[in-house]
Amino acid sequence: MSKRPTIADIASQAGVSTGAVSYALNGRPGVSAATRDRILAIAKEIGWHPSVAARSMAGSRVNAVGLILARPARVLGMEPFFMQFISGVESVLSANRTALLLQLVPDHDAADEAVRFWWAERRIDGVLVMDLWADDQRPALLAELGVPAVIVGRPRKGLDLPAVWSDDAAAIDSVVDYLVTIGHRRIARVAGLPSLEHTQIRTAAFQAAAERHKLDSAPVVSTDYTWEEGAQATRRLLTSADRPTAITYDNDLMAVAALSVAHELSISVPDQLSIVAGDDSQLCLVQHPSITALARDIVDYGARTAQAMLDLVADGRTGVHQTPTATLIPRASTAAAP
Amino acid sequence: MSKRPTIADIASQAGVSTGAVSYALNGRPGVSAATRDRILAIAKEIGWHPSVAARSMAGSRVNAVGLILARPARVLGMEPFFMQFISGVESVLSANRTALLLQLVPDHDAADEAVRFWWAERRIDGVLVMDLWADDQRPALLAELGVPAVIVGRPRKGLDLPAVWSDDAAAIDSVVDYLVTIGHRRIARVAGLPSLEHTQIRTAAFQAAAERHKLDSAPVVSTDYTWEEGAQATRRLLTSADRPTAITYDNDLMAVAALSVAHELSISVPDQLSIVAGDDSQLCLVQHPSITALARDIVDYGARTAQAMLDLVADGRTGVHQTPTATLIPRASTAAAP
DNA sequence: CTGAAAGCGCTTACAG
DNA sequence: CTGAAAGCGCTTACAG
Repeated sequence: MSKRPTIADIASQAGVSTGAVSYALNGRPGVSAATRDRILAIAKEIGWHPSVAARSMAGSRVNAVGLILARPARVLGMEPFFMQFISGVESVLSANRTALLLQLVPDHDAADEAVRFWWAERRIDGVLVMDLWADDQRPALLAELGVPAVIVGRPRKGLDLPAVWSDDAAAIDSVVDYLVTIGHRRIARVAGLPSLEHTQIRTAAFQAAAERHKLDSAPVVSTDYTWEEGAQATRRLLTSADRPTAITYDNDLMAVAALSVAHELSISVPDQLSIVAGDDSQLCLVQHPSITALARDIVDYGARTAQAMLDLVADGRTGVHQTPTATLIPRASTAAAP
Repeated sequence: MSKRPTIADIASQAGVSTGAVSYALNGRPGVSAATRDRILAIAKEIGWHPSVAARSMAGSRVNAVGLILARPARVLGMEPFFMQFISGVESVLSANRTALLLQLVPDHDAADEAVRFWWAERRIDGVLVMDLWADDQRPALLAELGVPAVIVGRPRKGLDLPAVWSDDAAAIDSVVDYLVTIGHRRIARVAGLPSLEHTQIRTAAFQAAAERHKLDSAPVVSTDYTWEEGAQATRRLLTSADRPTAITYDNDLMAVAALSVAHELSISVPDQLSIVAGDDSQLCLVQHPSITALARDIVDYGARTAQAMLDLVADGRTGVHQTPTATLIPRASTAAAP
């Protein structure tokens, strides 16, 4: 509870003005090298840390970045993606002494309101925007408010926001190509939330690939990512007239649920049905059969996103960063078509 | 990008001093009801939001709470617990216009350093401390620094920190009682990280229950919560001379891995082996057989923790809050002993 | 290269 | 019940 050291303390010890201390501490011109070294030594010795509040008030950055997630808790909890992504974000932010403000909100309106508040209260230097949906208002809102933002997803036309993305369409192509190569002609897709932009990108890619390969059937069913809807979609597909011989899923929990449904219907995996998960996690490995999945380095994805954010707020650098495309890891849940 | 309104703007519009505005806005005595209403109306009309930085500098709270998680990303990602807990925390914090700072760190030293920085920079009003380990230095460090903190776990002796906890020992008792009731005499426990306090509490409870029921065997194996170690522990137990007829796990991922191992060893679940998961999530439902698990309302647990934090920083209220004990949900993975 | 001073937007004793 | 003023800890033109 002892009083925190301030630049005034450093200034008096060093026998200079607080202005000089500020220049020295921030590595700006205006002090001699000798003075700078002396100031830095004193700052370190007395354990000085900048007050974010004071810096913020003086108009400088607050060294904090916001991340708002608009998904229900039970879905977030079951998607290892988010924690891994956050972990990657954190690794870069904390190395740069920048805090992460996290907010989980129930819907889009709450997400917008959260950004407005954070910005109005000057809590953040910028926000990371993920899970974009079609006609998402957020990029426009952020531009209007003047909030620096990094888009996690496909770059927006007309807005000069930096974006970090991964080629989902190419990943989907690789899955369809693989299944076709081992003889499948009836392939289904169990998609995530249809309102999300990346769901739409994947569905479009899936349909284009089906067209290209002239598949016999290529139905798409939408879900909310929960195992219930994944299981229900699978049940519907497997009891339909034109039963698919392979199904791809937009996450791994639904692929696991599919294993259960196949078991329940006495359909053998992979002999009679091949299953592919759209995300890879330990879950896919623990099943029997283990599940073929699209894998990518999500921690790295988060780290790149955080770096793009820092580049943006530190020196206004924008740009589009493409991260490696997910690669297919074949496991025991896929085999030649029956 | 237009200039944000300040209390000076409100003051000039209302024809009063900024001091009066401050009193009115904070609901403190010093202004007449009429003036207060006028001020509040103007504030609302011009879209005023307090500057957290200014409030912080003036010595008031910053309306932010920190949460530091010291587990590897791949473990965090596979534990639905954390996101659900965070979601509960968030629901209470955001209703009180309080931000959550989240930091994921690799180890205990990094966790300590993170608290020091946050506090030194005046970024937070307090921290939530979870995953306490035996001889955890954090409560002492926090007391020394004077950081308000809420312990998620067993209350600490000698330190007057509020704690929110759940009776893990009673939950373990209920599991052992249940298994004994259906005839099991050789019950094993696959525990999480042995350094964590709640692991130790559970192990002690397990051993006491084994003693009480005079079990034939009650081995305990420690793991790091990953499916690899869970599978390895299971393999070791199932190939030992005194093979258990029931195994309880400290999370659900390991219980799922156990299903795989049993399958690999041609041991039928639940006929020859009963399996109980220490956490409940959708994962337990999606398996076949579905997994018997200890369930509790984790979102509520997070919410209560956040409330305890607000009570502490708002009016210094401390105290111990016990949350409901986890209850056993019997499913298809447990049956009478062979 | 350095010093003195204003200003960021609040809160809070202290007078009136 | 209200006003005037100091202070929180920085940054940044502006003089010297």
